[in-house]
Parts: sequence; structure tokens; C-alpha cells
Amino acid sequence: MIKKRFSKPPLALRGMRDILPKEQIYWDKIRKTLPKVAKDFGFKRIDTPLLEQMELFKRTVGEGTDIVEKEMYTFITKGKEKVALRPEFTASIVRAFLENGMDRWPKPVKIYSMGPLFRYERPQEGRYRQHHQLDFEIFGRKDPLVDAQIILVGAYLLKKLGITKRTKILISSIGCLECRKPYIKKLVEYFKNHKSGLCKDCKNRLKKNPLRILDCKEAACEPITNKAPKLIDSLCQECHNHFKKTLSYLEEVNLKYEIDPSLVRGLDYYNRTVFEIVARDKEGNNKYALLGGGRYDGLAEILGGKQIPAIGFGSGIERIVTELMQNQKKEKVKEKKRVFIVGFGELGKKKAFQLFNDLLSSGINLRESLGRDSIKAQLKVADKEKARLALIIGQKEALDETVILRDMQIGSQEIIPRDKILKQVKKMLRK
RNA sequence: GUGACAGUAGCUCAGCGGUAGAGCCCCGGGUUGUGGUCCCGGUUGUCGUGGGUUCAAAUCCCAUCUGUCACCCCA
Repeated sequence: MIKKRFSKPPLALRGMRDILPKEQIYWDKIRKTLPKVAKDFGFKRIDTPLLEQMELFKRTVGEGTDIVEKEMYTFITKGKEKVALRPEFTASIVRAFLENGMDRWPKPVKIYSMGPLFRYERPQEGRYRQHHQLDFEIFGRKDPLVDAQIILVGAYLLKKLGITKRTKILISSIGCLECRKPYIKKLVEYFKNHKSGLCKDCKNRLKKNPLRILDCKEAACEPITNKAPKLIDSLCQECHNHFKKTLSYLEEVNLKYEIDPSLVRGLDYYNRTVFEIVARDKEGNNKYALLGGGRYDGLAEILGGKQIPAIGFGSGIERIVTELMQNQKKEKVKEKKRVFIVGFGELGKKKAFQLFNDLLSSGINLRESLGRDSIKAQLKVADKEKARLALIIGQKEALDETVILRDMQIGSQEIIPRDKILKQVKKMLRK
């Protein structure tokens, strides 16, 4: 018979990975923290389908862009419908918002979600085709206090996760369409005048995506981008005030921020406040964004609803996990007080199995390896599992209704009557 | 989508035309029923996949897939 190992089929699963138990402990921490943070701020959970009509994202992202044409995970179903694996949360959530009449809910409507997102990209570290994000959105309020509040949610979340140390809040405003259009004209003009000094990519961006030039990392471009007109300085009066107020609210809750005019959102539906919380390395350089978001007052309208002001952020879970793993020294201190059950011989195994069952709801952290025969092999596993105590039952103990209680640290042991064992174990563990 | 490099045991890797290897992990044992150290033994591979060159390919060539890095892009 030919043994053929089943492995991930090629092509279709490029950029997909398995998340193993070792990493899951950090995911658990996020899964546990998220609802608590949500509750503290009054956010309710929503889950939307992984699949949406391709049209939804085409409309929100804008047709003809790289995002739609080469980076969206799209396919055609048996029923010949064009669908896309969701590339982001916001569009799906706004769709759900409109479809479920949430604009009639008491405002503000605060919802959060967490789950996989997909992009059809060439994978590299930290950029998988399936990745995961958590997401917070507030609908129905255009007050700048809400802008500050959503940033506070992000900062609070990171704090609860224990990764405040090397983070920084970056904030900017990209204004509204009215301030942006003339600004982009001005910007393009400026870059055209300095075109010779720009790097090759930026010359390209000049036509396609002039805003991106602003955060080009090429040394050659830096002096030019530094002196480029800033969107922040071209805001209309209303947007300017909104930004000022947002900043002052941040100060009220002691959030330190840095204004970063190079913050750009790739999508048109964003307006006014944009922000990121970035992780920094030991030297203080920005490594990558842990979360990022912004205001999108126009998105609901794009999807055929009425105008609904909204703001939110998303956060890449893989990156948070990376951060958590780096702080891991602190995490793993807690050593579990484990109790290991050993049974051997036919009768001993039976009684040990029974003891295991009896202790299940006692709150004791139990382990066993009763599938092994020898007492030696079982104690070996007990040692590997760092058990504090071992409860041993062989033929003799089974008949006498007793249990050997062995202290794995000292190596001492005593014989305890079966009906006193729970009490004795608890007593020993308290020490 | 473009370019560079890589893929050999569960993991880290050596071998680079002539019988497929090491360390770690895993499993078992070191006489009656006791772990950590030590000692002994064992399992594991279509050498990523397909084709070609050759008497002979893990080794050379081509294609392909996957990964890593950089670019494009970054919701």
C-alpha cells in the first residue's frame, strides 16, 4: 500500500498557516481580554460572514486600484456569483449596520469584532493571506470626543494586554474632500517641481498615489517630503477645529500623542482623524503599527445608506501576539500546581482512572498518563509535566483503599486512606 | 505581480555524482512497584514535486510548488 502524506495542497493555500498550541496561549490572552475591554466601554460583539459580494469592497475601496485588482481574495461560486473573502472589517460591518437597521438603535452604536481577514498577496513574515484582526467601531456621533474615545479604547486594550511599554500614538487629520482636493493639487505641483530628486518609485507614485510619497523611506526623498506642504496645514476651518478638539480631549485623559502628518490612509472613505498606535524597538524607532484607524463619515452613504458619522480601528492580532511573545519572560512565571495520577496493574489503573474522575471538579490541576504501563514511565511524564504531587495506585493500594501521595520536589511519600486524599492534597498544595 | 536566496527525520542542520546522516525530540529498556542525571536500544524520510542528463542523482540541468527577504501595495 502506498502511503501518501496529506499536506497542504499547493497554490490555493499559499500564505496560510497553522497556529500551534505554543502560540495559542497568547491568542487566548487576547480572546479573554477583548470582551472585557469591550464591556468597559460598552461595545457589543458582531460577527459577519467571511464572504461578501465582491461588489461591496469594490465600491468602498474603489475600482481599478491595486487593492481590488490584485490584492483581494476573490472567486466565483458555483452559482456564478462574484464573491470576496473579506479583506477588512469596516465595509462588512457598515453593510451589516445598514441591513439590520442599526441606524435606528440608540446612538452611539458601539460594536466590535474579531476574526480572519484575507488578502491575495505574496506572503512574507507577518503578512499571511489569512491573518486576523480585532476591530472596534463607533457609529452615529461626529463629536471629536468620540475620536479621542476610540483612541482611548485602543490604548486601553494594549494596556490590558500588557504591551504599553514601547508604544506611541500617532495622529493626524486628512480633512474632508473639500480640503483634500485642493491640497492634492498643491502637493502634486510641489513634487513636480522637485521631480528630479525623487526616487524611482515616487516618480511613479506621483501619478498613481501622490499621498504615499509622503511616507517614502528612501533617503533621497526625505528632504523633499519634509518640506512638502502638509495636509494638516491646509485643513478647512471645520476640520481644523475638529482636529484641535480631538487633541485636547486626548490630553484630558493623559494620552500622549505625536502628530504625524505623513499618516495616510489608502482608502478614500476616510476623513478627518486618522491614527495609529505603533510599536517601537529598543532604539525607539517605529517598528510597525499595532493598530490603526480613522473616521469614515462618508462610508454608509457610499453603500446606499444615509450619512452616518463613524470612526473605528482595526488591529492585527499576529502582531500583537509577536509583541506578547517578546514580553514572555514575565508571562510564564506562574508555575502550575499540578497533581499527577499514576496507576499500574489492572486493578491499580482502574482505581486511578476512577480517582481521576472523582477529582475532576475539585479545582485541582490534574494530569495523567494512564495509557502507559509502567510506574516508571508514568513518573517520567509526571516529571516532564512539572507535577508537584503524584498520586500513585498499584495493586496493593487498590485493595487497601489507599493512595500513595508522593511529593515530587522532595521525593518523600506517604500512604493516605482513599477517602482522605482530597483533603490531604489540598493541604499539601497550600504550602 | 517583479527580483534574490532556500527546501534532506517532528525540530535544527551536515552530506553536494557512488549503500540516507548527526544532535535534539519521541518511544522502550537498565530484573520484584518509583521521576529528574547517566547508560543502552528503537522508530521516523518517495532528500518539496515532476521531468531531464548519467552506468549511477539528495548532489548536475529545467520546470513547478512552498518558504524567506526586498519591491509593488498595505484595507
